[in-house]
Amino acid sequence: MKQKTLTNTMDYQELADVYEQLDKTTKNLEKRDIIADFLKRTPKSELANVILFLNGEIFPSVSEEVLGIADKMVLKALSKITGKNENAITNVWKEKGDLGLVAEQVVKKKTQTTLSQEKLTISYVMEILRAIARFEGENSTQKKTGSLAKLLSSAKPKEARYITRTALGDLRIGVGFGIIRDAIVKAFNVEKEHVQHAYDFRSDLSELVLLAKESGNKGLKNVDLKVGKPLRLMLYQKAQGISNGFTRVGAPAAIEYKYDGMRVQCHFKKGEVTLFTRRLDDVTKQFPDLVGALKEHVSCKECILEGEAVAYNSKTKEYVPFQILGKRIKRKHRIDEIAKKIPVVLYVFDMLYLEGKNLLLEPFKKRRAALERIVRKKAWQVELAKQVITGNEDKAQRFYNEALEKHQEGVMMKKLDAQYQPGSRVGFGVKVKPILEPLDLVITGAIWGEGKRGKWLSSYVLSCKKGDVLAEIGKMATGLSEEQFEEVTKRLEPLITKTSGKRVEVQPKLVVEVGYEEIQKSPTYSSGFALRFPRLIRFRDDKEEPDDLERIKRIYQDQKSLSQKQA
DNA sequence: CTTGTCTGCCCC
DNA sequence: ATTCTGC
DNA sequence: GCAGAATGGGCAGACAAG
Repeated sequence: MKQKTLTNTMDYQELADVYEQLDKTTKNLEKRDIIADFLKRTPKSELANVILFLNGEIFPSVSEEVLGIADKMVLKALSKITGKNENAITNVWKEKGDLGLVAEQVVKKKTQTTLSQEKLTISYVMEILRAIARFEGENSTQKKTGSLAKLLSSAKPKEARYITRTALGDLRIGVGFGIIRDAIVKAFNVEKEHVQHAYDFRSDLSELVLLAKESGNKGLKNVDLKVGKPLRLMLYQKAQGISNGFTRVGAPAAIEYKYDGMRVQCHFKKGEVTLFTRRLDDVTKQFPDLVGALKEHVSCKECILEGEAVAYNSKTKEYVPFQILGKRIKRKHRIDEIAKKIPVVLYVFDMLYLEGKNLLLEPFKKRRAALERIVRKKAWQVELAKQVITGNEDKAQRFYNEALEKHQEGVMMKKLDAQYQPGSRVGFGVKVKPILEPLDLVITGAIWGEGKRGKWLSSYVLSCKKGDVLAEIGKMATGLSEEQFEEVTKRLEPLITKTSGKRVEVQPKLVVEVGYEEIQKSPTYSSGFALRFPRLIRFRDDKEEPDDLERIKRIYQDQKSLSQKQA
């Protein structure tokens, strides 16, 4: 008689079996039941590890630690196990479309020759992966790949599949927070809204699951918004034009500029300011100028507000492209220097908490009013997002055009009486952006896909004409249906002229119409330009030649001076 | 020392 | 970020 | 309508390679 629930350890094999069951079904309710069942029989001591693993994590997302392993390091590790070079492994990868499956095969072949197998426990696998994350300095790559190789060698084939996918941060089992939440609800007999509520304010699954098990609804309800701890951001959907926007959020609505910068959640407490990104990373150190400006121009003891940080040129007082702001986001050295060189202005647009009062359930217009009360506007430092309130389509359209003329991305349209809904894309607000004139480009290369696109060439290298030759301008991998991926793969395969790893070069025959948000200067592509957010609009089988670089240069210049738009 | 490669629940 | 897909 | 998967450009940092 086994006493699994009485022991404090659990075999990784059990988790691997669960992963496989989840992999096999596409039905969300079945996935929920599989996970709920597993959580119920997981001992308390393993629960935190199990819930992280189910979410494909090694560390809670609130942690600053990262694993530091991706496909190239996994290739190195698999190369160590097999003694084959990385090119040979890459060829298998290309066929299978999943490094987890490659690892599984590698281990399967190996176990035929080695007999003794010690069982891996969940906590042991977690311990090793975390140790791998902590290697640093000289030879750390060797140490990381060595440890990973050793771990995979001691795993069974199926375990190797999922350890590898976990290391790559891509479980591909169709499980995200939504299903895990519903499984917690079922396993520990708690209310869905309470689990969601606790997650919105902490985003730490391992803390959450223990709370659900130990303290139930009461414990979950007690988790509250706390200044200094980031909460999940409200997300916005896309609308197709102003008129569609009104039907989605109602009229009248608040309409605001959509600035091209970085979203920032700002916490004030006892004179201290903390800044968080959209993914809830702490970027306070990176923006000392913003911290200073906020301390000076926001008058409150405690509050949480939200805004968009936009970079500008201090001499010309013109906004600069997002790329330039990007230089500041991950900066760790010489921060003051870059802060002077690339100043930012914060356009604040929401207030979530003020002087002990949670404002999330207040209607948006009241939150905006609170913001207007406590933020003292200071030009080019802290300003309120430009806003009009109207139900008039012409007026809204004029405001939208004005935003575009000032080189912003478009507008946000917000429901006046909507609450702040953390973490979900409910339709309380929508974004409206213009459709730019598309480009006709020719496919000159492609890359074999991963996962559900494993059988197809699923990313396409695009080129334009540059005089008599072709010049690359980027890649495109979205906008196609599965049927279209199949078709393009069939059409490109006979055109392949060269293969290297997962990449192929093809004769330039297939012309496609490509949509995008912006043309950027590129340090990567031979044309000197790249597209921001490229996607397929349609095939241009009527055309044999792509657009010329001159046209792209012209659009780039137009973008800088007058923003071109089509309704 | 310089240059190239890889990584990131990165930012968009 | 965008887009497609299954529920 | 939602959640999940698969993919885009480009940035700094960390380390490897030369």
